[in-house]
Amino acid sequence: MLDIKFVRANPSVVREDLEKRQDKEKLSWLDELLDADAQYRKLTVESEALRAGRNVATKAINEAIKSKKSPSEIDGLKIEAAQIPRKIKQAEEKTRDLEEKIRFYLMRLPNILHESVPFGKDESGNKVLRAWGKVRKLSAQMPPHGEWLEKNGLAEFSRAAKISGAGFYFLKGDAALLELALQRFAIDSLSKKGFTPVTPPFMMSRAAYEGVTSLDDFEKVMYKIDGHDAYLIATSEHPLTAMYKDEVIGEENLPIQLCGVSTCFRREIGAHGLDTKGIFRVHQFNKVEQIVLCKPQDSWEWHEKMQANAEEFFQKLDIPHQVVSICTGDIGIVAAKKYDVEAWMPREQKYREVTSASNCTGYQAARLNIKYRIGKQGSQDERKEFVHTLNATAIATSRALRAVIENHMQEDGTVSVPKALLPYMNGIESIGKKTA
RNA sequence: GCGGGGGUCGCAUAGUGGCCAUUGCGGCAGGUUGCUAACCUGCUGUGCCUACCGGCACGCGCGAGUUCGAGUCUCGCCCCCCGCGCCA
Repeated sequence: MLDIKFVRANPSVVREDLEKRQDKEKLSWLDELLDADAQYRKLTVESEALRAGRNVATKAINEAIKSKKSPSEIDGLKIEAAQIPRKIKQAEEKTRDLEEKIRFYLMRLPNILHESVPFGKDESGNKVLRAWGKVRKLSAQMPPHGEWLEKNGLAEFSRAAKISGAGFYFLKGDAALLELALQRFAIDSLSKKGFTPVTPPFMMSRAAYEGVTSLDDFEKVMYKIDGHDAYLIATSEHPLTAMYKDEVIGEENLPIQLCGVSTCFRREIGAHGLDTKGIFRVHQFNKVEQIVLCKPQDSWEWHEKMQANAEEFFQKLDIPHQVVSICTGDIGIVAAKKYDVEAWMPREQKYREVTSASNCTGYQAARLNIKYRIGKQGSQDERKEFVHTLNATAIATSRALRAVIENHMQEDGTVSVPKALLPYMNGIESIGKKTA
């Protein structure tokens, strides 16, 4: 969410941003928010005055008791004082309503976009920035990746459906190894760049989850555990960012660079088109994620670095890809700027999203109340400000695996293992059976 | 899951209905002293009002209740520690 202090001080910045997004409903919210905030502060002053009055009355009673005033005099004071709590309660109810209203708007107003975010009303407005590698043409004999996996005994889809429903899969043999190799490759590369590998809890409480995602996601994306205040994580970004909730981080401890490794669970897996069978759109996959918490002045540089890391992985896997900057209409409410890497999928003759890198600036930090300390602790110039949070996919195994299979399929029907993964493959250089 | 103990301002501690949340350590600022240091004083949770000096409110794991008044009493919940049970 936006920092209410920021909204108060810069209403025109927020307004211009909403205009850029062409979001009329939220534009009207802004005025209501500012209005509610002004009322809230006015009422707070009033109810604090009431409390101050109560404290005075209470003190008078105490002194009367101590100085042994007559019981009737004390009772008189008590009867008088007894009027005050009711008034306080009334004022509190009103301020609570306003607080809820303010929170409602703040939780739904989007982050302020970076000026470089391209304008557009949906994903068709995303801007291609660059492309890498030579794309391959569709050869007549290339099977859909799901079929290929199944034929080669490397995956099971119907048995997965039998026990778990649609959108699940068993990976077997060399495919299972390849999946783990992709993860180890990403983890090792990131470790060398200063990211600490972390395996997080796969479930989070509602309160913590509200800090990192938009409210719509609770209805659409996340699995709720029945009977418990727990949601299965949709990405390790969520626990790894939320883990610093309500903390003040010393300036000297920034940046925090984490490499999240987890399974990800998603209810909505989108429209199915070509090659429905397979591992591209699934309810569960594994992902290695880059997370950074840093000072605001450093976040744009980090955003580029993390994006460069993502591109580097796909270069090392020798998978042609393009980079797009997500436009105003497609970016969602949390990120200030977002890049996707889209890998070439030969079967579809299309680029498809495989990674996503977002600078969330102070938006998650404000919700989670994650600050950092500027100036020495206890000194006069000590200040606290919200950190900036960033997340970027390194490897999402399901999608990367499909990209590897399709881009490295040989004439003989086998898939050659990219060189970068060989150290993790027990000497296996190609997977799948040769077609006769 | 059951039983017992606990959660107080960065850390450590005191506080069983009114004493404006105690003390120590650490940190910051200033001062004093012949100085790789000691000592003294002040400051060291959050929000709001104010041009400023400053003031007020909130804050003792979270929430509700009793009361004129709650760190302190009552109820619900969360987390940590010890023991038992169960278990990969």
